[in-house]
Amino acid sequence: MQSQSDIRLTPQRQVILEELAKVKTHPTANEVYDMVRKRLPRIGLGTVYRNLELMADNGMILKLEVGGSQKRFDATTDLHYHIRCTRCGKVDDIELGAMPQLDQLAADTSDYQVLGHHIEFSGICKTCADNQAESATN
Amino acid sequence: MQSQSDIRLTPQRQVILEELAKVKTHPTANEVYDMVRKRLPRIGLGTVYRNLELMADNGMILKLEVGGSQKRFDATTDLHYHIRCTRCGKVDDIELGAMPQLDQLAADTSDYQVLGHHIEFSGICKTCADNQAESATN
DNA sequence: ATAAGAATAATACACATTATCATTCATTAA
DNA sequence: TTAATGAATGATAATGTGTATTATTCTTAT
Ligand SMILES: [Mn+2]
Ligand SMILES: [Mn+2]
Ligand SMILES: [Zn+2]
Ligand SMILES: [Zn+2]
Repeated sequence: MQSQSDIRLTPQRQVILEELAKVKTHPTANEVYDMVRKRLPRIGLGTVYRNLELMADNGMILKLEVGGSQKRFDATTDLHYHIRCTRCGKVDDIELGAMPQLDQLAADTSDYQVLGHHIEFSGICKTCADNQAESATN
Repeated sequence: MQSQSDIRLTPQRQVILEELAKVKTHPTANEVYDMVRKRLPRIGLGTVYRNLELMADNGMILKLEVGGSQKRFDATTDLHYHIRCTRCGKVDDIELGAMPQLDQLAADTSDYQVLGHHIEFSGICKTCADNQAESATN
């Protein structure tokens, strides 16, 4: 028996999922495309977009709408938070305990039906900070 | 005496700032353009984009990179949080006390130089919820 | 094997944002 | 006051991310 939201695991979808699960970098759709193309050279970019969107709708992966101009994807679906480097755009996980109770607080103080939340920190990553220090001493 | 980051308050910039301060709706650049055009019909869309970006860089306003395809702007620069309706895209403030101490926690658990954070809740706004209830009873 | 439906790949399209550049405006120094 | 300089603007072109379209290919059920 299959629930209505189960999707067929086509070869394309399988590879997209596997490649996404391999990395911790929160790649963009284009980056996933590049990763997947090494295994499926004939896959279309539209297929990658379409299926990332579909899997996100099904809760199989996370679509991160963080700062910057591109959406990013995450195979880890547990509630967790992110930090984005304002220099290079890199996104990393932040090992902070999740605070699901925030949703209730938000519901209490608004007339929205609250569905969830996300915390995005911003900062300078180690690499960019080091690069800056280096060029300052030149 | 002017600090280096002070910018000249051209008529265009003044009107953009005033119109943005008038609303609580977190308008997109295009929406700001429409508001401003009523007072300055000859202003260019590029000028609006350029100056919203500039003012955000100077800390005079906030650029909200929330979910959805367009960036939004906010004349209120105090640390506060937002909720976005996943149906209609509307963005409202959430009256939750700010938690600046989160930045320190994030700094402790990462090698980033943490600059700040933002919390974005998602949910269904009153209007969209009512519309849904209405069409369900048809 | 055949038919029906789902998914794919190629391509065209939409649209938000940025870049370019000639013109206009503001500021400064003769 | 005027001339020179640099900054800002407005018009327009260009870029890039993401979506829509559609003919073809693949699955599944009969
Ligand atoms: Mn993550
Ligand atoms: Mn706000
Ligand atoms: Zn970085
Ligand atoms: Zn709504």
